[in-house]
Amino acid sequence: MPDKTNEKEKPSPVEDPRKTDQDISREEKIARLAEAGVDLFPYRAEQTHSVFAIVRDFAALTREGLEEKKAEVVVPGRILSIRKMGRATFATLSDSRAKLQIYLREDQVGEKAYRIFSLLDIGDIIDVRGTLFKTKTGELTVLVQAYAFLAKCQHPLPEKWHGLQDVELRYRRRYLDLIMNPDVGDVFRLRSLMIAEIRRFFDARGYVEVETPMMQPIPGGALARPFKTFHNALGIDLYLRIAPELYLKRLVVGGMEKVYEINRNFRNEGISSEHNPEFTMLEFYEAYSDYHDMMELTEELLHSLCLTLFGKEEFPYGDEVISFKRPFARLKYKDGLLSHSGLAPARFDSRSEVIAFAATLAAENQPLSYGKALDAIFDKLVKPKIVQPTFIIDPPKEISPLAKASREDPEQAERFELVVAGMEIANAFSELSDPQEQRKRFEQQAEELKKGDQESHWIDLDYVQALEYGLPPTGGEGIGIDRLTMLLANRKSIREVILFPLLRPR
RNA sequence: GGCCCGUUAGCUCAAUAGGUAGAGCAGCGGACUCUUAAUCCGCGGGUUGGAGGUUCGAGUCCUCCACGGGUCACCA
Repeated sequence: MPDKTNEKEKPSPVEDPRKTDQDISREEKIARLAEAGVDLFPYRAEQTHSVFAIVRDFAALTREGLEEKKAEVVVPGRILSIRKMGRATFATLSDSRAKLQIYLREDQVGEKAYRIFSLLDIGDIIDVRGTLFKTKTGELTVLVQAYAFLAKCQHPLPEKWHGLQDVELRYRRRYLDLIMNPDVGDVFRLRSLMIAEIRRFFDARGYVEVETPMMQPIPGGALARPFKTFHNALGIDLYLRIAPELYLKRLVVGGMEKVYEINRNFRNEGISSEHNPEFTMLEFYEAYSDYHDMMELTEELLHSLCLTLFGKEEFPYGDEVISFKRPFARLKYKDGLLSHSGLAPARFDSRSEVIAFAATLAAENQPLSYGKALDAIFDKLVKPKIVQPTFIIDPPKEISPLAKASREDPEQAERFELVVAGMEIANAFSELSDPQEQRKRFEQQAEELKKGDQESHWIDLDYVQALEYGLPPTGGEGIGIDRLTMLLANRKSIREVILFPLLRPR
C-alpha cells in the first residue's frame, strides 16, 4: 500500500474540555489583571538565583547567619501553594528541582500590589525580589519586596498532596508530571548525565561519535520488523532504521577504527514495560578487537558509570540489589539452558524435541527453527532468572547472522548478551567480516523470510560489497540506553525513562 | 492480539443489599501580619467513560464499544 505520510493531514483539533468553575474564575482574574495594567506574559525576567541555587547555598545557614548576610535575591518560579492570612501571605515557589517559601506582607509590597497578589493562582509563574530570612520554624524564606507575573496558569494543577497519579495523564501531559512530581525530573536529569558520561567515556578512548541514516532502503543490523515510509522525490520506499549496525561497520571498513553512535532505533513491534517503538541505542565498534575485548570494555563502562554518577557499585532494583562489581558473571548460553531451563540435558540432543518443547512455550510464530527454539527457551526460562550482571556467551549461530562463528564450536556465534535483572541490556559480537560467509548467512535468513518469519534479516548486498573491501577484525556492541536508565534509576517501566512514550492519540 | 483489573467533581478517592451521588484538596465569598496538607465560617461544582438492556428504580446487574493499567505472547 502506498504510504501517504507526506500528505498533509489536518491535525485533530485539541479538544476544548468544557469550562469548569475553576476555568471561569481564572478567566475573570486574567481580565481583572489586564484592567490593572499587569503584563501577564512579559518578554524576560530578572534572575539572580534559581530556587535550587538558593536552597543549595542558604538552607544550611542559621537564622542569625542568614540575617547578617542580608542576601538579596531575584528568583523566578512556579507557585505550588498559597497560604493567605489577611495582610500577609505565604506561598511556595518551585523550579522543579527545589521548593522555596516566599512571604508577602502588605506593609512590605504596598496595598495595591498586595491586592493584585490576591489574583495569583496556584500554577502561576512569578518573579520575586526580596531578602532571605528564616521563619521562627527555621524555614528558608524570601521576604518579598516586589514581584512580577511571568505567566498565568489557566487551569488548576493536580491536587497538591497526592500529586498527579493518573499514569496516562502523566505520560500524555508530561509537563504536569514534571511540575507535580519532583522524582520524575530527577530520572531525566540522571538520564542526561548518564549519556554525557558515556560520551566522555568513549571520547576519552579515542572513539569518534558519528551519525548514520535513520531512513534506510534496507533495514538491517537486527532481527525486527521495521516502520515503512515513502520518499516522494525519489519515489522509493524507505524504512526507519531498526539498528545503525551495518552503517557503522561500513565506517570501520573506511578506516574509522573506533566509532560510536547514540541515537534512536525504531521497531514496529509490541509495546510493553520493556519496549517502546522508538528507543535509544548506543552502538560502538572497535577495529582489531573481538568480543572478549568488548566484555572488558562493557564492564569498564558500566562500572565507571556507577562510580561517576553515584559513587557506588550496588543499586537497589525493585526487591533486588544489583552489584556492578567487576568482573561480571559469565555464563555459556548452552550451560544456561542446561542449568536453568529445567529440561533434561539429553533432550537437547534431539532437534525435533527441542522445537516441540519450544512450541509449547511460544504459541505464535511457528514452526520454529532449532536456533529460534533454543532462543525461545532461553528467553522464557533462563533470562528471567538472571538478576546480577551476567554475560551470556555464545548463542546459536543461526540467530546471529552478523557474528563470526565461535572458535570453539562452529554451531555457535562469538556473541554475548549482557543480562541484568532479567533484561537484555547489551548485545555484542566478534563481527563477521568474511563477505562470502556473510552472503551465505543473509541467504539463509532470506529462506526464513520466505517461510514467513518476519523477523529475519534482509539481504544487503551493498553491505556485502563493503565487506569485500576488507573489514578488519572488529568487536561491536549495542547497549539499550533506556533499559540502562531503568536499572540506574530503579524504574520498572520503560515509560518512566522516556519523556513522551508512544500512546494511542486521543 | 488473549486474559485480569480499572474509568465517579479540576485532582485524590468514597458510596452497605439495586433505593435522594459524597469527602478532602482545588475554586468562590468572609475572618486572620510567622503559615507550611495553615485554620475557622459559608457557597457553588457531576450526562458516574459511551451506547444499549434488565428493573418501579442502575454509579452498582447484563451486553457491546472506547481508553488506560497489569500480565501473557512477540521483541531489545
